[in-house]
Amino acid sequence: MATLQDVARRAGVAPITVSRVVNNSGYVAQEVRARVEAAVAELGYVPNTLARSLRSRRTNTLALVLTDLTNPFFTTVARGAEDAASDAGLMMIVCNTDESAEEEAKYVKLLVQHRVDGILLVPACDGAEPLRFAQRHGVPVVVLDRRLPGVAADTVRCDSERGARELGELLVGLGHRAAAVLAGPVGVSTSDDRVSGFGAALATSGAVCAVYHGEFTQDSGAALVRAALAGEPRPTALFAANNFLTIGALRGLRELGLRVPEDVALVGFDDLPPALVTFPFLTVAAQPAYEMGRLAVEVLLARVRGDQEAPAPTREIVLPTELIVRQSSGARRPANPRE
Amino acid sequence: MATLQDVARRAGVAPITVSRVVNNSGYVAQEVRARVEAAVAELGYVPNTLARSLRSRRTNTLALVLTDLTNPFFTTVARGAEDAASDAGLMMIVCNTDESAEEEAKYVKLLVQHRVDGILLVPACDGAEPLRFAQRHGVPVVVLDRRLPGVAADTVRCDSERGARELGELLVGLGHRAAAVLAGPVGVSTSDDRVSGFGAALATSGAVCAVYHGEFTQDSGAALVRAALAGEPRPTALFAANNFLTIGALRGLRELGLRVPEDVALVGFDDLPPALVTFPFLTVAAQPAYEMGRLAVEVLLARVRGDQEAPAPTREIVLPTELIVRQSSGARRPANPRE
DNA sequence: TTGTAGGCGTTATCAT
DNA sequence: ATGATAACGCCTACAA
Repeated sequence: MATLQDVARRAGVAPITVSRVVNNSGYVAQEVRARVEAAVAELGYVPNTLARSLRSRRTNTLALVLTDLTNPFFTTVARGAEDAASDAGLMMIVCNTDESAEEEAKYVKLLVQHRVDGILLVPACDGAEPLRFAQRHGVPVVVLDRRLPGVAADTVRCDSERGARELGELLVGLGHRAAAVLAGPVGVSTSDDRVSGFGAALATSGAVCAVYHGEFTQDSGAALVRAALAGEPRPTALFAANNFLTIGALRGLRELGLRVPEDVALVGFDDLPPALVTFPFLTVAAQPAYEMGRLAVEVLLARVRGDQEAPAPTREIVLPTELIVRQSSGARRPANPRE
Repeated sequence: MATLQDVARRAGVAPITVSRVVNNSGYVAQEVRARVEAAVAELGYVPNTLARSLRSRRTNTLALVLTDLTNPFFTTVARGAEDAASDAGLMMIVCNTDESAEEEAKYVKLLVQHRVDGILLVPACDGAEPLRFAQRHGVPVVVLDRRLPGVAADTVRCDSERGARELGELLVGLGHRAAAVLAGPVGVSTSDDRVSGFGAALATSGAVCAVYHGEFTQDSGAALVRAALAGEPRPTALFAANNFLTIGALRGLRELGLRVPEDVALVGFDDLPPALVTFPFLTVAAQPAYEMGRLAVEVLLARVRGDQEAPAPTREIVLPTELIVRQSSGARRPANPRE
C-alpha cells in the first residue's frame, strides 16, 4: 500500500508537498502539482485517514445511536442523517441499543475511543451518564427524538405532547367520552409526553382516559388492546403511542372481531412510510422523521465546527407533528354508528 | 484528554506498562497493575483507537454498503449485520447508494481511506470496479444479496431463481395459464434471476409469461400493474419481484377495482417483517434477511482474520428462500372463482 | 517483570 | 513555492 512518502519519492518532492497537492492546500507550482498527481495515479495512492485523523483530530465520522433500526421511524431518521452526513463528506456509524442502558453505555464508550466527531443519541432511558461521558471527552452529542431533562445538550425532537393532544381533541370532537392509551415504557419521554398530551385533551372535556403501559412492540399493542377493552368504562377510542403499538392494536382488534372505526376508533403516533402502505387508513400524528435526521446532523455539525472554547448556547429544536386524519378515527362516536 | 503517557507518568511507570495493563497483555505485577488502574480511573483515560489502529492496521470497523436502508429487507439485513459485528466488538458504518454506481464508487473509496477492516457490498449494478478497488487495496469484500459474475469474492445471497420458480409452480398448480412479472431493473441479478426462475416454471407447463421492467419502488409496482393487465392474453396471476413492487401492485389493483385473489392472483418476493403487518395476506418467497446479515459478517470476519498470504478459496453461500403460501395467491384460478 | 527505541502515515509549525 | 522537523498516541521488537 503506497504511502505519501512513496509518492513523494516518486515525484522527487518532500512529503509535505504531496500532502498539499492531495488536500488542495497551500501553494504548489503547476508543474510540481502535475508531477505529484502523476505519481499518485501511478502508485494508486490512497490517503490514510487514520494518520490524518491522528494529526488533525478530526475523523470525519459521526455516529447514530438509536434503539432499533428496524422501526421504520428510525430507519427513516437514519436515512435522513446518513444523507446529510454524506453531503458533508462524513461517514456514519449506526448502533442499536434495543432500549438497553448498558448497550448504550458500551457503544458510547466505543465511539469515544474511535474519536468520532459527534454522536446523535436516542437515549435508551433517562440516564444521562453516557451522554455526559461523551461530552466530558470532548465529543459533542445531539439528543434525538427524546427529551433528556437536566442535561445541557442540543436536542432535536418532535412535540409529542402537542401531537397527542391534537389526536385527543379530534376524538373528543367526534363525541368520544371514554378512551384508552396504549403506551410505551414509563420513563421514555416520547411515551410519557404522548400520554400526558392525550390525557390533557380528554380531561379538558371531562372525558375518561385510562393508560396501559407496555413496550413499543406489536405484541405489546395486541396485548394492551385486550386489557384496555376490559376496562370500565369500556373505551370507544384507542390511542397507540407509536407505530408498532398501533399495528399491534389493529391486530388485536381484528382478533377480537372488532372493526375499526365502526366498533372502536383507533389513532396512533408515527405514520408509516408511503412505500409500505397500500391503503392509508390510520389517523395519526406524523413526525417528519427524515427531516429530523437531516436536521440533527446539521445541528451536530454546527457544534463540531463551532468554536470549542466559546461554545454556542445549547439549542432545543422542537418540530411540529402533522395531524393526518384518515379513516381509523371514524366520523362519529360508535354509539350511533350510522346516525 | 489524557493519553497513555499521562497515565504512565501518574502511575510512575513506562508507557508500555500502561499499554499492557489496558490491553491485558504481557506480564504486569499485581501492585503495578493496581497503581496503573488507579491512574486510569483518576485521569479518565480512554484509549485512542486511531493511534492503535495506525499501529496495528486494524480499525475494528466494518462497512455495509447497500442500496436503500429504507427497504425493510435491507433494514433487517443491516440489523443482523450490526448485531453480528457488535458481538465481535466491531463498529458498523452504513452507506446508501440509491442504486447509483457513482455513489457506490465514492463510498468504497472513502471506506478504503478509512481503512475499514472489511466491506459488505450490495452492488448497485454489474460494474465490479469498486469491489476490485477495495480488494486491490487489501480490504476484503463480501458481496451481499446479489451476484457479481466474473469476480472472485465471497458471496452471501438467496436462491432467487429457485424461489421464483416455486412461486411459478404454485400458480401453475392453481391453474393459471397466463401470468406477468413485475420486475426490477435489467442487470440487477436478483431481478433477473427472479424473472428467469418464474418464467421457467411457467414455460415448463406451457403457460404464458410476460415481463414488465421497472424500478424496485411502489410507484413502479402500481404502474406496471396497469401495463400488465393491458397485455394479451390478460394475465390471471402477477408476480412482483420485490416487496415494494408487491405493495405497489396491491395499490394498483385496488385502484383498478380488482380484488386479490378473486380477480387476480398476486405473489411476491420478500416477506414484510411481522411487526409491520397486521394481517399476513401475501403469498411470498421469503428471504432470511436477518440471518443473511449475520452470516455475511461472519464470512467477512473469517476473511479478515484469515491468513492474508494464503487466502482461503472464495465461498458462495446461497440460502434457500421459504415459500409462504397465504391468501393472495388464491386457491384456484379466477376463471371459476368458487367452483 | 519492566523499560527503551523506533515507527505506523500524516500534518502543524516554522524556516528558507 | 517548497522543505525540515517534530509530533499526534500507540504498540512491536528487543533489551535488561
